[in-house]
Amino acid sequence: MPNSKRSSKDAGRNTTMADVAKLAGVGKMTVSRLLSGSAKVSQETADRVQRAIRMLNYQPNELARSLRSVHSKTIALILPYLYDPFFATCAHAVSTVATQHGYSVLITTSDEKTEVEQMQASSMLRRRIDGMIIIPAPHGDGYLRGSEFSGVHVVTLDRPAPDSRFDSVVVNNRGGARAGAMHLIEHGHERIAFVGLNKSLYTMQARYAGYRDAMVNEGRQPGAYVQCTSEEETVTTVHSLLTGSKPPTALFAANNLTMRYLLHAVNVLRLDVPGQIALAGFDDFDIADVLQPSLTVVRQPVYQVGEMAANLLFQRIARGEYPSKGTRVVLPVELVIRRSCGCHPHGSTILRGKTQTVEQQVEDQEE
Amino acid sequence: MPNSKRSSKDAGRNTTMADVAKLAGVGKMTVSRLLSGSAKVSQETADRVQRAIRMLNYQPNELARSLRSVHSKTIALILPYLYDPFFATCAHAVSTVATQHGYSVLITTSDEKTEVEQMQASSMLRRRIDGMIIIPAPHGDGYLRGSEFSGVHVVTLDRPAPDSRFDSVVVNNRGGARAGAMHLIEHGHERIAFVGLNKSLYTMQARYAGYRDAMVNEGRQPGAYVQCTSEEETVTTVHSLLTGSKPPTALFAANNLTMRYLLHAVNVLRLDVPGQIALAGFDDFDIADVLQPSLTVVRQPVYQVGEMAANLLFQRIARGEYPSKGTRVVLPVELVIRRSCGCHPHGSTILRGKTQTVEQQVEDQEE
DNA sequence: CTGTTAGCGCGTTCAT
DNA sequence: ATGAACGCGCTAACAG
Repeated sequence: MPNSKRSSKDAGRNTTMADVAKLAGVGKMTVSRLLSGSAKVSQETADRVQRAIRMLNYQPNELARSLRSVHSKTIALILPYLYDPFFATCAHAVSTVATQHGYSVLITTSDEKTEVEQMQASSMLRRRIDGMIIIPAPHGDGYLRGSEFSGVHVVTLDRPAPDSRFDSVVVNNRGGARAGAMHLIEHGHERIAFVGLNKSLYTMQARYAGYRDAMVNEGRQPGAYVQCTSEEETVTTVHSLLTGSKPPTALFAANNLTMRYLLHAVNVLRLDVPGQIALAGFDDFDIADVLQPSLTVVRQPVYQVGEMAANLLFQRIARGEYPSKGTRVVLPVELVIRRSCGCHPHGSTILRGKTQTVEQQVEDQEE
Repeated sequence: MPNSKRSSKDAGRNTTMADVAKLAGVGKMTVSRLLSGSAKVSQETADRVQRAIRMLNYQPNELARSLRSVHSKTIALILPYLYDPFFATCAHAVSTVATQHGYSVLITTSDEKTEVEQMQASSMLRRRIDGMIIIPAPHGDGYLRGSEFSGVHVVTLDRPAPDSRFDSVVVNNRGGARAGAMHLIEHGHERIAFVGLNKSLYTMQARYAGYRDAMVNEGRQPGAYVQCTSEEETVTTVHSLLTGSKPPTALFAANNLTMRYLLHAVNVLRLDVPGQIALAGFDDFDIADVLQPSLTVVRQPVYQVGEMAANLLFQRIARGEYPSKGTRVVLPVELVIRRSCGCHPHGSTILRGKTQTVEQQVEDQEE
């Protein structure tokens, strides 16, 4: 009983290059050459082959092609979450650039867990991807130093590469946070609290460092790192902060999630912004400008981060070399001044930074 | 000059199953069987093979595996944008379920363009994916009826399948919009405007239909479909709406993007919500509850939509059948009552619907 | 329990 | 300009 599972009149088996060749009365190689354009084919036979291809609705099998050739025309993308708008936008950029290069993207999420990330990376390797873009989970990304990864191109995103031979694209976290904190200081605030997520994240550390820079430079006493991991916790934390001995008069949120927690807390505690407490944060988001008051934030070039990472990866793939020193690109951020800091702009004022490209150092962590 | 491009001491060539077999002194099949567990291998030889695998750091080539076997263990996911939080969350769900099933996900974006979607789908087919999940762009998804797609499992998401043989997962758009509009009517509003994006989107049409249901049922005159495609345009549109002859006293936003446009307009025009104008919309989002006033919305089970679609796909793949009638799952939505409609709840009140599973009809568009 | 043979669909190599 | 053989790495089918 042949083809018992196939309901239609479909051949049951996919049509192959041999089928096309037979119908056109030529050898497989003529078909192959015509498709890849690797050699000349006479006009006449070309036409015959083209007709055969259309008649049989032939589709080349990319799997077989990949197995035979060196490139699989596929890259991997591993990121913590897809529902985070920052990561999702990076993913969109990567996907777009990949399509432009004729590449497919295998995507997967790590949930910020190193073990998951490592397993996913290995899985991708077994699929013979030509390169991978990773937003590495904190700690233990040392697995990338393993010899399995010596034959694959790797670019990291948002966070630096664990091995100096890889490229990475980050934003100027420290400078941006410094500028944000500076702006609050210029409004006359003496005590500013820095509120962040999980301290082990690279971006949190870098931004806290920038905040400290500003405070120290201006002769203020930097506050401790205030960690908030949920809406409820943040309400309590902010409350005790404000009823403590030296209450802050301004808060700096390390990213958009903490900003949301702060907004919730500020609502629950019925605090006037910026009257009772001023607000600024890192990472712009869609409705930051329609909130009352509109939010002053440090804006990252989100799409460009993903785009740049993808471009770096395809450059490497094209060159086919595995240099021992990678490139670290630091993208500039903008301070978008709106009203939550105490300013009264009509729209918003934007202050820009500039791009820096530095050769990857063994360890140039901003700590 | 061998391996001129490889800088390290890496073998240059990937180690293959034959290498392992040779080192362990067995045939390739023994290695294959051990890895797939398809047949018993004696403890002794198993150990020898395991050691050889570790020594050589052998990684099976999934590409070759896919070429030989029927399944590629890969599915495709095609969606309009990745930076839309709704789509991104669906993608996250799909990716998660796929991982649970040992599958990889090839992802790509269509930019809501049929031609792009079609090209991407064909590209995926050439990569011999086992199934695909699509959020189809409006119009012309008829290409899925082509015979190339008769040998692949397809599930659509957020929008119904163009061919009744495919499965699809949508939410109760019409019922949700009806409930949202009804709630505004219960607040005593006589004239309510419906504001949406591109009218050709399935969800926009279904939600507009629900809005009409409510208006007609309650003896109100339904307004025309108000289309808004940018912040600026929305300001103008809302302004002329409110200065017209019969100005609405409430607005219903068809999705989170239009809601953002409306919020912007309401800010620019300095309108009090819900005093001068009441607001409600379709699709909940992260900070809808920390806005002032908090937003009354119809909430979709976003993650579940993606999860359900992926589960349907894997069910199909597991059964290996191509039934002529697909299943349409309609997921329930919730009305989340907050303050922008005129209510004064302390937190928020939630009204739930229930899931419906119906056999796919040839045409049961909700129009 | 284990090995051998024969492809999966394609492209490289060498021949014509 | 075109074709025949071989092999990429793996597994299904059949031995033993």
